[in-house]
Amino acid sequence: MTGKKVLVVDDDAKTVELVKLYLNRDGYRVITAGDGNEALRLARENSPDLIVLDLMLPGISGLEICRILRDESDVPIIILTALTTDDDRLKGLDLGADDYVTKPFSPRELAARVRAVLRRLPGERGPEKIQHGGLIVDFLKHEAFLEGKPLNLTPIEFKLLGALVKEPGRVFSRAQIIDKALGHDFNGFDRTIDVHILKLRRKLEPDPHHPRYLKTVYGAGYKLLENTGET
Amino acid sequence: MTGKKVLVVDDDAKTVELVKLYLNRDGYRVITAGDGNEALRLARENSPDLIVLDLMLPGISGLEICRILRDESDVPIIILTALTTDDDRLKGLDLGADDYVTKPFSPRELAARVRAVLRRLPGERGPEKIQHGGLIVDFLKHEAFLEGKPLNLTPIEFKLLGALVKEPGRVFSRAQIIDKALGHDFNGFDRTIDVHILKLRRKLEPDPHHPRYLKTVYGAGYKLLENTGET
DNA sequence: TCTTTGTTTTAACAATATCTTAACATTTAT
DNA sequence: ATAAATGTTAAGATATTGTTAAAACAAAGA
Repeated sequence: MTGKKVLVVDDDAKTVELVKLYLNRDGYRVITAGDGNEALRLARENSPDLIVLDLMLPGISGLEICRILRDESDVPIIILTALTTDDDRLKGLDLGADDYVTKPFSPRELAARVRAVLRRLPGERGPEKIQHGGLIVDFLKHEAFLEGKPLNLTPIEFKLLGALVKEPGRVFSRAQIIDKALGHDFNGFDRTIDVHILKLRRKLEPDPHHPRYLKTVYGAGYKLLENTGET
Repeated sequence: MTGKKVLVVDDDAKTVELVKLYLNRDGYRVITAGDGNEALRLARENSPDLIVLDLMLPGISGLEICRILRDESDVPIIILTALTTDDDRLKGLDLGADDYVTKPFSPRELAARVRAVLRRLPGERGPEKIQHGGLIVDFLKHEAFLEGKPLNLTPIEFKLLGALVKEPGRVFSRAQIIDKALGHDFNGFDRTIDVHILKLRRKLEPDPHHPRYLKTVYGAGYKLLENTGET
């Protein structure tokens, strides 16, 4: 399931269930929290892709949570609030919320906003093309070349090579590779990386058994050689 | 400071401050106006690189200002509006606005749109006609041709092809296609794009099962091939 | 207004492509 | 030599995309 993870925070169980129902229907994975502390804990443990946050919470206030979360990550936040004065709205947006919905709300509308925010945010940054020796990785075109010849990479192979080529010479542990290339929501086995490396080598090494680009560092991980020249 | 100059026009001081805060954070120099006359004056005196313009203004209306500014220069304009009927939105874009954001809005999103508009700035207003290999897309006449033969495209198909042909070779995710071709108020499913792609292929590919123009990039999205040549 | 017509969206299923895992083989360091 | 780490293989599990048809929607004309 490709579904993004959404954390829904509200002290009213009925509201939570309703929202969950609609978001599930849209293919999102939903985790829920009923108070501020739980919300913070779940946010930290699960690194959701988006948070729907009620402002009126027992314990820590929603605004406070919003502020804390904003400090810790860039996760998009949609505020749920019964308060309707401009003041409160702006306070929320000022704290970095991405949208807000006032109670009483239509779950359909909330679902639409969730979709909209998730669609918009994955934004820019990072170079769009890297050349390293005879290797070219073009992120915009989603193509990679070696000595002018196109490499036919699968999504993961592409991401993996992309991560390595951003810091040639640096050794990446399997865990780091998973982090940089596959994202936090990957939950698989370390050694899966080995297989992807193997496949990559087959595609870009002249002699896969004696890698010239993609070196193994025994006990540490893998690296892309910085000096692209000969042995 | 290399920062581009942005003029923000809104009668609500809080909104102005909020926007200013976010734009400053992005390294832009921000000047502000609270009504239409001031906006026109500042625009003429400071020739900003971009204008964020609220439609609801005391004095001259935002639409009127948009029209006047458009007559006087090519400065990009992003419209801020609480109006949500299609009519008003289209009126704005008709007058030459480059993008619009509906209130209530997320300052983060606005900032992102400012970046987006300024990024494609040197590329001005976009050509009114693009030829790419045997493909011609005429935005003025709203017509497209392949090898001289007219393609009978529906509105969405036309927009979709138009978005792709502006950057041949570049891969667009479904979300990006939605943003570029359908507008950010589209509230539909990602996979709707697949169907439009399918229909497009049927109209412009000699053999839709082996696309020569409209390629799928597994796990990433779709692209228009840059080299339009033979097999 | 009510049809009619064409378009867009969605849901379901089929066809592919890719990923993960587990098992076993090989290499490396000590 | 042996234990630990990495290489390799291949099959089952997952994910992604292609395709179809019907429902929802919108535009245009009677």
